[in-house]
Amino acid sequence: MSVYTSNQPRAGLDDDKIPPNCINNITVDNLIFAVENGNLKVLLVKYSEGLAADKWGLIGHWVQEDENLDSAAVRVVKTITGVDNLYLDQLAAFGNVDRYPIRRTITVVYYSLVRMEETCVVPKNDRSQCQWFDVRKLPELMFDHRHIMDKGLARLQYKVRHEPIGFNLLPEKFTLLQLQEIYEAILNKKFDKPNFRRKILKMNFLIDCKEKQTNVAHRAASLYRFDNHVYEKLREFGFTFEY
Amino acid sequence: MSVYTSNQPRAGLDDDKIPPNCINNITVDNLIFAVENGNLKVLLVKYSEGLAADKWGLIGHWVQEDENLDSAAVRVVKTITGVDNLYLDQLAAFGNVDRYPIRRTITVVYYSLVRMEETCVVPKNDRSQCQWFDVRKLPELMFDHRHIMDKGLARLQYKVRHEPIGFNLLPEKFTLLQLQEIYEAILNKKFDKPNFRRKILKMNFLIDCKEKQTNVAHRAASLYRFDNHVYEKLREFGFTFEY
DNA sequence: GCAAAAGTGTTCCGTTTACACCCATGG
DNA sequence: CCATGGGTGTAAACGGAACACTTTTGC
Repeated sequence: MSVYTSNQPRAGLDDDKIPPNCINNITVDNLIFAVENGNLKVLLVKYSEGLAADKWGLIGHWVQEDENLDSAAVRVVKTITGVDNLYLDQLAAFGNVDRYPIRRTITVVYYSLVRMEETCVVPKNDRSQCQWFDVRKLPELMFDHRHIMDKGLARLQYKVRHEPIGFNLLPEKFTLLQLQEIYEAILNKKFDKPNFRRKILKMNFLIDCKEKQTNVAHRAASLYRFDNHVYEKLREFGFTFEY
Repeated sequence: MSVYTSNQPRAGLDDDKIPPNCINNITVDNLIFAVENGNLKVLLVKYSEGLAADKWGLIGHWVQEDENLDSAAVRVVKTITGVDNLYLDQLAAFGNVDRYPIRRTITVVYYSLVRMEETCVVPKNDRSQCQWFDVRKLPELMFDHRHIMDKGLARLQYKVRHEPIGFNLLPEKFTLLQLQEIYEAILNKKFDKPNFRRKILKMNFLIDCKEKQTNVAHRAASLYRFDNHVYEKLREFGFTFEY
């Protein structure tokens, strides 16, 4: 009997649970990040049976014979969160001989950024559950997932300082303070508001929507959106973005 | 008949050439960099038979059942160059469905820095040869190796600006101008000598050997060596090195 | 008016850049 | 004495950090 269903990537983690169309020694795992109330969160899964029962871990699955690694990562994230159009980047491959107890398994790890309000995490069932965790208050993780998490956090902190990826965590239109809170959540430090404004605006990645917030108990802030055109232009020629 | 011998990683590239103790769908490939006369070089291999006959490619091999990914990369580099104590870091995994013609193969790519004068590249034989190429004048590469090379160069350029890794390409004792030439070779741009000196020295990664060059037709330069102790200290607490 | 956040202005200070200039050595 | 690279000094420009201050909105 297999506990695998289309809704539960790597549901049981045991050797006989690998779906027949999958490569039996390659998985993808995902660090799925979101920000909620100024805190950086990561989505973890726990299985009630199998190898790592009752430990939390990254959301992953076996790679199918006919899909690219990136596609596998997108598939897994979409299956669990419902999010389709997401920011996704490869972290690294992890493949130490003893990282996975049953058999030699290499995992290619991706990290992705999702807007929490767009996610629709698949509900708990009797075999697995998913839950958002504050990245500074993580439970014990299965296998080498703690090591992977540390590498992933470091990479995310690097990325956000060198490419304008923060907007992937926000609604399409956002205020500068919201963006600042994203940076503060990821980098785990505070910034000076006036200086943050100037620095971000000088980079020219933001377009003023010419709209204001409404129904706020203070002066309404301008709404901005990310200028993908300018970003692609700069990508093409290589650029230096540094927060 | 297999053309594999211990001296020739992935000698033939054909399906029946995979050694029995290796995982048949995972390889490591290596971007082996060195600097010669102020030019950044990369070591490539060409096979006279098999799938990619007469095209140049990265130096790789199948991963053995009983070795970590890192160990496999070290093994391959040592086999080809004789270099043991090298700088080695993972670039990424590449695993598109169609990247390798015969069968689905995922490659985990590493990049390493070697001092060219310490290398002893295995000699040409009738089935393969290795050669150093200037990274700005590369031949056509097999499979997806051009794509991998571009990613690897970008990573190396990032790395050298954020961690003091340049000394891995130099003898133990070196002059500041030699170090500057490493930076110029990797980043493909010129720096102002006085400013480079000050910037590097201020970072405190270098120890003055209190020795001078000899037999040079100009004022003898001071020799420096890399201070691994200071580097590890800073690693521990997280640091910002930026060239 | 008050609280809260938006948004502007300004000062200070360290860093970067550009370049002038002197020093040591071999031929 | 000249060519070559080693090495120091410095002035101007730039950019980040800190913080005072004004503006707008809902209650």
